[in-house]
Amino acid sequence: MLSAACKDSIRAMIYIAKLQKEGYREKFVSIHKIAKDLGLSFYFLSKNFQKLVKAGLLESHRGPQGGVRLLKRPSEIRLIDIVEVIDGMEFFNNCILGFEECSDQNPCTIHNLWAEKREEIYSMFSSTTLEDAIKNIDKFSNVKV
Amino acid sequence: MLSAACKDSIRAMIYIAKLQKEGYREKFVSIHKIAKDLGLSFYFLSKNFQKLVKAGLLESHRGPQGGVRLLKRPSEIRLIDIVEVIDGMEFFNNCILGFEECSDQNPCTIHNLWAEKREEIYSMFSSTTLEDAIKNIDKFSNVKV
DNA sequence: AGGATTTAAGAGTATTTTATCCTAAATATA
DNA sequence: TATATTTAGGATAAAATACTCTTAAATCCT
Ligand code: FES
Ligand code: FES
Repeated sequence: MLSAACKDSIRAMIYIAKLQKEGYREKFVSIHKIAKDLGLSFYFLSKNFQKLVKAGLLESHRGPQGGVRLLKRPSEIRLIDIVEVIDGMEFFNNCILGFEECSDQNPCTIHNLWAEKREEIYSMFSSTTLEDAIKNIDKFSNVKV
Repeated sequence: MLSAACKDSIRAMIYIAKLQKEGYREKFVSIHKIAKDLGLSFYFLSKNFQKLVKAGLLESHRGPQGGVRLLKRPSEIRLIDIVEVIDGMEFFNNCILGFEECSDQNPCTIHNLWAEKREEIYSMFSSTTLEDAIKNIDKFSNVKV
């Protein structure tokens, strides 16, 4: 469902938010460090981050002490924002059976069932923020980041 | 979420079920006809069907008047059965953030949220049969197959 | 100013998925 | 039995995705 690029990006964003307690306008975190700490490819991650920077979710800074930092508070960045930038909204707009159009007016044989579930997934991603994810780290003792 | 191969296969299975009103042990339907009627690639579809035949969801027959037909009643073939054969169960077993393990004992930061939604998607696919899909064709006037 | 650090950008490579093609095998029917 | 029809399976090609590398630009620090 999520591309590898999107999975990496979400993990990284959560990690940045976790480092920046209050969440933004703090020290820049180097992409190299993030990739190393999370076991991700530096090359792949820095490439994907370029989109998040362009989209205004991250601010980047070059040179020593450079890196990236959030442009909003963790409570203001939703998972769906990241998904939209990296993967786009195709998943939430397209027919699950591959038809060109997907709407109540032009449904496929399982549209009525799928559209409902899909809406719930959308709700989940749009109601969950980086702050919510961080809270789970404390809430559950054994969460992996 | 579903691969192109899986989307094609589900549509095709629903179409076969629709042709075979009572559902199985009827005339074979040629793959060529199915592909033509649904606007799918004959080559791609026949390749994917090989898996469904091996898995026992379809029976195939070569030669004139040959083709494929269902091995069970449409009410006995669930969408999840097709998904499992074509795409596998990775979607329902793997962590949405890409971690190796996914379980309540070893959760990622959004496992608690995602596992619930994923379970509902699984329920949808495992409680919907080819017969249910066909019924929607009659139930809603404008359904595309 | 000069060197070190760090992201940006784009080109390049690898892998996976999707799609096509070709030949063989099975089989109905004329 | 000969022929046309139809799937099986292996091989190949094309496209999409994932990943890497190289060079450039910005910026800090001495
Ligand atoms: S038309 Fe198929 S899911 Fe909406
Ligand atoms: S561990 Fe990530 S979804 Fe289960």
